[in-house]
Amino acid sequence: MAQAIRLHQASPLKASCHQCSLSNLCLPLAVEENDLDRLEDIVQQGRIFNRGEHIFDQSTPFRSCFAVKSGAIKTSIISENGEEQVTGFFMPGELVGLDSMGSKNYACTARALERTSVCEFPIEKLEELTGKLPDLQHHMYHLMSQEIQGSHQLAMLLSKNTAEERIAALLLSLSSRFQRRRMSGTNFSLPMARNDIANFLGLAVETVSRVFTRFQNQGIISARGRKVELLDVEALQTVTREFSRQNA
Amino acid sequence: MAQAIRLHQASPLKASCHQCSLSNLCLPLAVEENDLDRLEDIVQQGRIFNRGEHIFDQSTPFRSCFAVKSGAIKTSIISENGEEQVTGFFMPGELVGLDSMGSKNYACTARALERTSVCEFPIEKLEELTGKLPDLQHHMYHLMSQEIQGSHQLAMLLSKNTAEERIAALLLSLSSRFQRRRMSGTNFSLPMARNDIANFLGLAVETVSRVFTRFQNQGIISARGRKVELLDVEALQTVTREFSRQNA
DNA sequence: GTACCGTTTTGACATGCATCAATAATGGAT
DNA sequence: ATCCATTATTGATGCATGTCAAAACGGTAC
Repeated sequence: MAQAIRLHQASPLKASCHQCSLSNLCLPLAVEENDLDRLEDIVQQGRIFNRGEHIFDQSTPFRSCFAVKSGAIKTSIISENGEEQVTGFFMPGELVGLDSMGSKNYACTARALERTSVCEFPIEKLEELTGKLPDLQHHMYHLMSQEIQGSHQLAMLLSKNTAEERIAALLLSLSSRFQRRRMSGTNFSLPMARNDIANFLGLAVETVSRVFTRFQNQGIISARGRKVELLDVEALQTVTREFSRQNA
Repeated sequence: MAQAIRLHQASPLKASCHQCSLSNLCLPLAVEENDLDRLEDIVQQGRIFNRGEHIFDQSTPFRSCFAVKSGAIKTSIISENGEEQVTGFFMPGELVGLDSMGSKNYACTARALERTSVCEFPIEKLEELTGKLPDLQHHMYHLMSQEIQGSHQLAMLLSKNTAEERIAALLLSLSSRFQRRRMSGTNFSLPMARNDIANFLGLAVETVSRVFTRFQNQGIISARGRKVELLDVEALQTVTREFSRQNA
């Protein structure tokens, strides 16, 4: 289906990295204009997933990294005893699958939180290309180290911060990631359920809910379901004592 | 000083990756026997740090990754408000600094927990070499993704597990890492203070201490200061519901 | 050997958050 | 528009762990 489309419009899709509005967030950021064709040669465009569909599954053979074009993805790991841990939310321009690089199988499961389109980077081709383009390799290292850092920030958040601080941090993180895409940083709709937020932040759903209403009563935010408006960003930043950086 | 020694014994040190007992844990693992010389060309041997000395500091220019030869290193990040978060413990054969790859500055601070010797990999040379040796590049990706995974496991541990489970997990992790080096996995001495354990696991020092004595009363371990003996590994594994993998 | 300082242990108490339970709202399907 | 299932909210209660305080221990310098 998506395949058929791809064959159809071979030419316009071929040029897509050049004209993609997200290229300044994604892999193309790394390469020279004239190397961009090499990257486009290996990228598979236009795969679309509906809400809840798996992009890939933990412990299946690792084939590709995926860049989010639109929509949102959550990744999670399942432990032996079946407990799920949400490890990250990925917004447009962000790369999913870095935690599986160099491994035989995917280290986590990725599913679409809403209707989501992605670009696919087959891993053998990507590794081959990064061997040829030092800038691209450097950028891969950068993205991966960013993910390590984000993960450490998350660990810090989990071990040292209160429920309010954690949620404020997440809201601010999402805000800045929306802003990067030239979207409103104060008025957006959460791609994930309360449940996912709770799991990601190491809280109970009830606590997340309570903090949302508390923030609302304080006039810091206005929330109705997944629609959120940040009314007092200053106050949120005050609540969050750290965790200023983007997180994975 | 170390420099002087290096000049002195140029020849034996040059061959060190070949004969290093840790090579099966470290970077040399990735490369063919005949490529090993290339790696040895860039590695600087024999730097030694005393307990408490900084190997590198957060926010200073990122120059090198370091492999632990002997001793132990802890890494930590300092947040804006001055709080410290221990992000990892590194034992012989493990690579420190991956969270700074592709960045201008070090993302964390690394200090020696005891007298520690390291090999240094200057980053420009390392990146250059990984561009030439696909196996080495692949191994770098693997190590970095392992660190992401370890960090996610830690996040899971912090958000879903009790104090007892966290400490059991850490003890088992250390145990298996000692065993890899052909040392006793049941009788070892902790390289880090209770304080570092507490910080790493997101607990108060007092809680760590209490759990240690509780484990002791149950006959699971025997601890005296930093000397630990695991008396009942089975029991520890039962306590730990997950977190089986090595962690960073 | 002794004195000192940092580390570890132990105890008493307070609290933030999980848990259990029930109601309310939301949204997709018919 | 109505219904059902999922998701979100709100309330009451208990517990694990943090915090404060003080004592015991261990290593190091003199």
